[in-house]
Amino acid sequence: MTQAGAKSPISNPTSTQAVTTADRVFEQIQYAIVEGHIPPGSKISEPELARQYQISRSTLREALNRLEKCHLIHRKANVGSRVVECTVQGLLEIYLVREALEGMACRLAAISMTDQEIADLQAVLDTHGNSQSVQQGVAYYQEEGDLDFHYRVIKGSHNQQLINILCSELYHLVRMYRCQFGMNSPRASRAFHEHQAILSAIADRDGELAEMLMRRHIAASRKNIENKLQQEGRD
Amino acid sequence: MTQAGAKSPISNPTSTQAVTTADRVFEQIQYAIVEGHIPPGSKISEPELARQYQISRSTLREALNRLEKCHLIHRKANVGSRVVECTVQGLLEIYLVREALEGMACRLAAISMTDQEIADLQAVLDTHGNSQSVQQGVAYYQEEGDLDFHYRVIKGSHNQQLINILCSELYHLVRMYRCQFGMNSPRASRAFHEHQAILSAIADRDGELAEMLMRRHIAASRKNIENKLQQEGRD
DNA sequence: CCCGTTAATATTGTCGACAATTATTGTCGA
DNA sequence: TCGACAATAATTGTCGACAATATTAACGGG
Repeated sequence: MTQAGAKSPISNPTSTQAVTTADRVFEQIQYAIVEGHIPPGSKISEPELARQYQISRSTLREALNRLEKCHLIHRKANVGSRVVECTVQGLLEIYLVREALEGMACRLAAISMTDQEIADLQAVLDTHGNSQSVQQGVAYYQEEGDLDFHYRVIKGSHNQQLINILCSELYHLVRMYRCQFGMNSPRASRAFHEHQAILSAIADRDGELAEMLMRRHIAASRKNIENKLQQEGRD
Repeated sequence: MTQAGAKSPISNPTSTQAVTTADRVFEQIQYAIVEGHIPPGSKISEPELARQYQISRSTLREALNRLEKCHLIHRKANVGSRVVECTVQGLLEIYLVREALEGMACRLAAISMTDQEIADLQAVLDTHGNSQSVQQGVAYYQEEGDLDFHYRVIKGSHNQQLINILCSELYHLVRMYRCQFGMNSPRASRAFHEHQAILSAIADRDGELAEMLMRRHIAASRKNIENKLQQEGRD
């Protein structure tokens, strides 16, 4: 289930009910950064943002702390906050971290996922496969489907540290890069088949194979991006 | 220079000079949690701690935010903060994360470390080897040496995301577990030889081997702890 | 005697103001 | 004209107080 909710087609996905106003503002700014409305590398003016969101600076700073936990901004003492830059190198660094962590998550998922979880994930994959062959707007759905697949495998590891790092601390940074570099799922169908192979390995309870396949899957994405961006750099 | 200062011989290696008072208090509380002076699972009273450290609640909350970034406390909205629990499962989870991340770091280190960095690390290993054969108090030095070795390899990856996650966000949690479970380097000499083998692979620029050796090295520690703690549980 | 409801208490979230530090601008001299 | 220094302005860090929420205690009914 995507979190976007019914409120607005595009606007911020205030899904996880934000109980406090700092939470709400955090989600709004997070969305603005990910979508690029606050451009990468730009300085964050606390008074200005506080006025913009009609909150106190204390509350804003609480929100900034959470943005920092997501690696979306950097803070320096007595200097201020800046939105992170989106560099090619930074993107590749994240993919390497994902390769390591999601590979491990996949290995653990092969051990820890329940039969029910596996069946549910297979159903999700089937749905994506059908909608992919039917729909034209493959890119968006595939993107969502990709995130959904990875998300479920990570959760399937039942390792709280892994889940926290990947789903809470790195997730939005990955989304930011996807938005900034306009990655519209260049290798949709191949990725789909790779997902299927990974899930099969998990269903076979073959942790080693599952890890290897997930690592190759992510490494392939990385290399694909690497080539694409280097090629663009040559233009 | 550590601000905790002469109080304790082992004092915290948080040498980055804290420029703001929130930083200073953060380091002090962090040290207190790691050493167990604030016991795991205990609730954190903001007014009490603020009075204890003679600072305002706002400043304390800033410090708490950084403690949360280190995964040393958990916060719940409108409820408060608690020091994390130290469970066997939690410890094993961290080791699995380390296995994945430090394995990748090691692979990258084999590519990115400069000859000078490798030579320096070799010198460190030699020092540890000598002091180990000379000294009786092997445990402490080996522990420090272990942390130092891993720290340098991680830095050698030259991957900022990896470095940040391992050296800033997980480092103190690892230290906390070591203190809480009293892990006094049970396999010192074996670990030393494993370190040497890892460094050799790095020096040979063999990333694949280096990753595999590092993963085995950490997995061996994990299994060692696993056995030990299960054995204790049987007493 | 136990349990649900309600009042009292304590804790957390939010606010605006002041202090300390940094960035900017204007001025002077070479 | 350029660079260094000083005064100004702006921004960040810190503080204490108030509002909103959760926890605890008291109370009454069953």
